[in-house]
Amino acid sequence: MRRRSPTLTEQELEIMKIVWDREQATVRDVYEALLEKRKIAYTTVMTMMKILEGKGYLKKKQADRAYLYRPAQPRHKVLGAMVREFVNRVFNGSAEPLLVHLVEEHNLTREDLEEIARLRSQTETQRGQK
Amino acid sequence: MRRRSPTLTEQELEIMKIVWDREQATVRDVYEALLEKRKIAYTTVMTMMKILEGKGYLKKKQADRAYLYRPAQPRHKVLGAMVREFVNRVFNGSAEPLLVHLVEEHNLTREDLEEIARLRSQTETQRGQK
DNA sequence: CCCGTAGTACTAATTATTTAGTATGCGCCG
DNA sequence: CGGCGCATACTAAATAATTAGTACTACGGG
Repeated sequence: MRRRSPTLTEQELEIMKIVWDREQATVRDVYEALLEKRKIAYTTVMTMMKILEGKGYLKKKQADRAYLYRPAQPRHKVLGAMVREFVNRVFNGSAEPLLVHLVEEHNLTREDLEEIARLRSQTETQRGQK
Repeated sequence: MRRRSPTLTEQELEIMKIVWDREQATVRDVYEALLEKRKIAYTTVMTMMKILEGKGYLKKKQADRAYLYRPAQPRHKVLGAMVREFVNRVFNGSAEPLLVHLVEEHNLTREDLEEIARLRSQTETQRGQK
């Protein structure tokens, strides 16, 4: 038996990105945004958004004629969970190897890293180590 | 139509990890390694390894009775591709947000970052910027 | 020499994911 | 006030991913 994805699947994520960007959206809003990238049916978007509601990623309320959907969870939290799942699945839970890949293959400069290191220091100072 | 995964799927990756670790492995080797984690049939492993061969991740040669499989691509290269695909899919191609998540949610210390920054500096010096 | 064991090839079934069609209802415009 | 446009609910089909069964072959031991 195949396991259900513990995080957002590819198409689910595409839709969530749109809703997060707009704070709220109808099926039609999302449908039109997706149409700019590729061919898709209105009812397909509806089905996916209903699934996302069922999974607890979206919540809806009746507004005027159509449902108005909003994120049920903040982007940062959800993407954080996706990062964690990825680190677990691909790197057996350790973040350092991923970091090395990022440095080597993506255009991360030494300045980027120092910037992040500074941010990290501040956080530690504010909250007292971790 | 659903797109075929451009990288390794979850179970494919599990098998590749085992083969990478051992440099080479028979179906039985992988089967027994997987058995320690979960119930799985021998033929399931065989099917998956044949798929991996078809996708160009494994190559086999006849050895004694059974095929001996070896990685056709180095671990580092394949995981790098997975990181890239993840960054594209989840963070629209920019690595910095992922880095921020790593710092915030995983136990990366300022020292880890400085270490990586040093490594990066050396690479730049050796190869002359990128 | 026959059998059991181990291996492979071939086939197939299950589940998740993704996509979309059909039926149905409601409000509004002409 | 009747049809049209837009929305939803329900249904279903296609593809990918995962799992495993069955048939067949070769080899080595008794």
